[in-house]
Amino acid sequence: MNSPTFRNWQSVQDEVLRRIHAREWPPGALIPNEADLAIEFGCARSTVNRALRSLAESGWLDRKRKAGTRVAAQPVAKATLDIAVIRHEVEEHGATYGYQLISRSVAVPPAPVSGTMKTRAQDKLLNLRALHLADDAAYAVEDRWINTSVVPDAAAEPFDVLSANEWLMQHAPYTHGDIAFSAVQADQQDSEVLGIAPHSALFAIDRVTWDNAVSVTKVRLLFAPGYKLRTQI
Amino acid sequence: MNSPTFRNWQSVQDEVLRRIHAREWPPGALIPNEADLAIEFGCARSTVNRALRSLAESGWLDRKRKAGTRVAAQPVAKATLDIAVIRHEVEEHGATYGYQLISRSVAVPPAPVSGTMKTRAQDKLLNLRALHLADDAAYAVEDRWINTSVVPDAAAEPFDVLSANEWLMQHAPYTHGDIAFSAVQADQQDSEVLGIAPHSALFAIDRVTWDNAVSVTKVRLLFAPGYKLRTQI
DNA sequence: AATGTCTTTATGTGCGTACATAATAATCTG
DNA sequence: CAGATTATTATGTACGCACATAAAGACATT
Repeated sequence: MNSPTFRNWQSVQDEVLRRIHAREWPPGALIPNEADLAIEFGCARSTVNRALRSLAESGWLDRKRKAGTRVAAQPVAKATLDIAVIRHEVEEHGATYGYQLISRSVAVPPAPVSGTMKTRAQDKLLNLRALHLADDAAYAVEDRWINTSVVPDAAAEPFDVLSANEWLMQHAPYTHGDIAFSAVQADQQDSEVLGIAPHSALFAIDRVTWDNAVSVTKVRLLFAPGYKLRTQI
Repeated sequence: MNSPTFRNWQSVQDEVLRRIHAREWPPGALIPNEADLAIEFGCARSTVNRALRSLAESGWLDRKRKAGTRVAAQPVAKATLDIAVIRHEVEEHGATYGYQLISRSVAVPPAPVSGTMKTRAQDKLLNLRALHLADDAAYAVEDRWINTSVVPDAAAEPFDVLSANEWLMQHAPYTHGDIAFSAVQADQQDSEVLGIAPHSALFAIDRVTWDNAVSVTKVRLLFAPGYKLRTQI
């Protein structure tokens, strides 16, 4: 019985994963170091490194210099969510996407909004309310605030056919964002817009995007009942 | 003005990100190839490759062989969620974790459960209902089904002090899992257990874990109102 | 014009070496 | 013996080269 050689990092990764799943290397166990594994697998250390680094990124391994590599005891499931443009999400389900602007105004936002966006309390922002449709059925209602001092061009945009979602992607640079998911009860207005029973449970996504230290936009999306956000570990 | 040299992949990554954010390379634009960037940055192509690969993984760039690398037009936000053990989640908020087993039985699961778990309709599974507490307040209610034919040891476990969550981590190998997030209305039983108003909107996490082709466990977690799942882009 | 083949090109990856770095273990020092 | 100092060690990364591979584009063929 001769051990096969593992010529690429993917096969090394597969073999390491197999050993973890088979409990040859149980949770918490220290695994051999890169150099030894390279000899065993018949490949270069850099190839082993690539495989182990990838496994560490997806949460299966914990690595520390000098201390070595061990199998994660509590594999903190790192689920990667793809927060796509809503239109793409709808079209991927094979449905026809529709968009309706409900209201557009320039106003001083409520305190919680200016608070999270870190704008001055008296600053006016552009507020949009819109409805996203899938096959003419309400899919999600959007409530958005745009910081026009950061994105001055937005003030001239009607947003009546192109959703702010997509316009901002193209025109507003951002460096990072915060996302929060929660469940909320539909209020009177939301249930009317979505055409659902009052007090229904709605899935909410709150997102704030930033250009370095200044906020670009804040959006709350409320999805019609039945919506599920899926992912894999 | 001489251009500085970028000696490590992180600084190359930072510089590329800077150009993307500054719109020197606008969304959709084709950026120079690795070899040219390596010359410009004064480093090896492999260093540029490492930086660009990393940016592609986090969604800022789209790469295709021969076609080249371009700035993602719709940066599909890849949010990485850390689905931790609930106890850790609670303790990280500085609260004291508590656990209560509500019920434990062996029963034939309802059809939707055996359906998603791909077990035979007549197969009995181990069912657990439990409550997770933070500082003596209800935090989440758990409804779990365990495939005892895959994890026979579970049949002998009382699960009265140690949550199935943590026991399974240590004893049940798994290869992958599916997760879904949604919003649901609390039913009579849930609202009693959580001590909340009936029909409240609850954040739900449904998770099925698999050992290759067979399901290990399916769990639904309903979180008390106010729960938010946060992440960053 | 439609189809199939070949060339070109940019990314993807492997290898071996070298050195950097963090963290532990061993040692020295007051 | 406590605390500071110095090895040791495993991971982290840079480099330069080589070749693999996917896919666009050019070209030839029908």
